[in-house]
Amino acid sequence: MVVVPGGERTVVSQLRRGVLQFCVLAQLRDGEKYAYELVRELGAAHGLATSEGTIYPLLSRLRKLEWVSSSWQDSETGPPRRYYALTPAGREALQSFTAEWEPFRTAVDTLLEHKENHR
Amino acid sequence: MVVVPGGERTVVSQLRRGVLQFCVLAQLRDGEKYAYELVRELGAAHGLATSEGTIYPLLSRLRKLEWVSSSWQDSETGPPRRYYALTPAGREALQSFTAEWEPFRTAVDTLLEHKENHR
DNA sequence: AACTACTACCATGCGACGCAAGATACCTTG
DNA sequence: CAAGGTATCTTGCGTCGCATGGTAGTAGTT
Repeated sequence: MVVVPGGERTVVSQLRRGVLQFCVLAQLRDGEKYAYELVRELGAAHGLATSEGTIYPLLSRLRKLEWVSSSWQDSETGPPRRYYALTPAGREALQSFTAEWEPFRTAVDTLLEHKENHR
Repeated sequence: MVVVPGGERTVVSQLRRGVLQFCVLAQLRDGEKYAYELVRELGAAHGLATSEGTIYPLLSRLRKLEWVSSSWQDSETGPPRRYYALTPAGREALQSFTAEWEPFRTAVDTLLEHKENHR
């Protein structure tokens, strides 16, 4: 099988850059979740589907930033799970991202819109 | 002076990843432009401001992909300019990006929206 | 017990891209 | 001539999403 190192180089995978971590924070907004669960949920959102090779390093970064905290809990149906929860700092980060995302998205939308303003 | 190599590591600079090249294509949609001009125009759009160290490698990639063509033209007020124009392939790429961007943006927006659906 | 499969955790290595910094050269103004 | 704006381009670097592969617990089957 042909293997392409360096990850999938699609347009959408580039779009996820920088956005994904805040999507995860948003996922944790309403309660703690574990990594596998986050991956499954993102898989349902169009354009946000990712894999464990992405999510674990990402969560490790978020822990280091202290935007999330984590706690181990046993599962009755499988191996133990590490649950992640938003910290106050994480909540702030999410809020400030949202404030940056909106004008950015609008700027891109505006540029992409085809305007027929010829004279 | 303290120098931080690796570029500015802000949230927005990560957001520009993968988007910028298509913004440039969009800028060229209505006629040819030169690099310096593109940088100035992007500087006006919130969140899309970039620098020459970004734009020249980017344009070089677009040339290699044959999404743009270029031609030198003398300026009456300064050094000669390299003008860039969209190729048919570039126009297609822009269109297909737009088709990917819209659901992506919507997915992020949906996640970021705070929904008060408790019970 | 051995096996398969699913769940769930994690680490390694890599390529792509946006950026800072700096180099070169043209033109105009003082 | 020096200074400043215009306009081109190169080099080196850090970040992050991904493919790949490894470990271990639980459950069902043979």
